[in-house]
Amino acid sequence: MDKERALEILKEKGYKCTSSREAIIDVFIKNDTPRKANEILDMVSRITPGINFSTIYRNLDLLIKLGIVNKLNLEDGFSHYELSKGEHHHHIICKLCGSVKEIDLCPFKEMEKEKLEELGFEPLEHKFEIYGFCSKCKHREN
Amino acid sequence: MDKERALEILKEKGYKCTSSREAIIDVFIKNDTPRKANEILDMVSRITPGINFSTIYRNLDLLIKLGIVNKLNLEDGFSHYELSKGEHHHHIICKLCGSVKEIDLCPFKEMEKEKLEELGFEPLEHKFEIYGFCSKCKHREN
DNA sequence: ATGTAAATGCAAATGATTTGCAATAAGGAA
DNA sequence: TTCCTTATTGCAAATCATTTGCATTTACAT
Repeated sequence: MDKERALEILKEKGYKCTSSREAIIDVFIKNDTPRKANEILDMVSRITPGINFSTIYRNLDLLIKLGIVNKLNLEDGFSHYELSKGEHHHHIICKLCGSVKEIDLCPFKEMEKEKLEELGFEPLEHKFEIYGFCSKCKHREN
Repeated sequence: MDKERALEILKEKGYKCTSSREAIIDVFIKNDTPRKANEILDMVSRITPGINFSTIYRNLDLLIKLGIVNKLNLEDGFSHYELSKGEHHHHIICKLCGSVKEIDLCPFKEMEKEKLEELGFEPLEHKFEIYGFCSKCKHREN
């Protein structure tokens, strides 16, 4: 998802391309890693000073609804937001520094799905999160 | 995890076997599906009337720390708590009724882990959640 | 039975997120 | 460009799950 496409989607659906929205999208473009709402506020504030939390949240909700952004609920209890990628992916999360990285492997396709069928469950989406130590943190023992 | 084992762990680690703790464990034993804190309060209240939310939360945290209970952060934004099972498992979550069921298949062991190695990431735990329609909900279109 | 520390209840604090409402800005029409 | 309409924003207050401080109570070892 690039900026042009994001703005195009907004326009298509009848939403205005406001400076806040553009700033939020810019911040996502510059950040390849999922961010919390307060981090997004901080970064957007540098572009659009005075922007309010309610604007951030309202626009994040909108961008999620439009499929431009998606939201992760990680173990830390916060919502993390990232730009939607074309490619399906999952995440590895460091238990020490909290960093979140994408991995483009997906275990769902390799998985034996008979159990879901037995239960009559119709899968639509799935999340796979791996928690552990990232390369920077795995040698410091604390 | 059965009740005797849970109480044993409490004792071993020097925590008291209070009536609240016993009631919370009882509720978990009777419920094979993950529950939210307010549901746990409701159910425990029937056994121990007057029990307070802070007692629920404090004890859930303790039981988590002792490995008796574990906590899921699902897409609905709430924490869900379940009794720790010996067997490793994951969850299927219905997007309509919100029901959560365990599945005992794990895609991690089948997964090619080279990408994690490339990134120098040391995996410790992982979560796999499948969202979709459960057998009861998949035929009602709303 | 008693003493002591741990556990609980209560009420207030916290912190992320949401909402109502009045002021402002985007973007189409004149 | 200017004007108009409606969506969007800022602000402050409300929500709602969860946490915390403190005085009281309880578990359980002596």
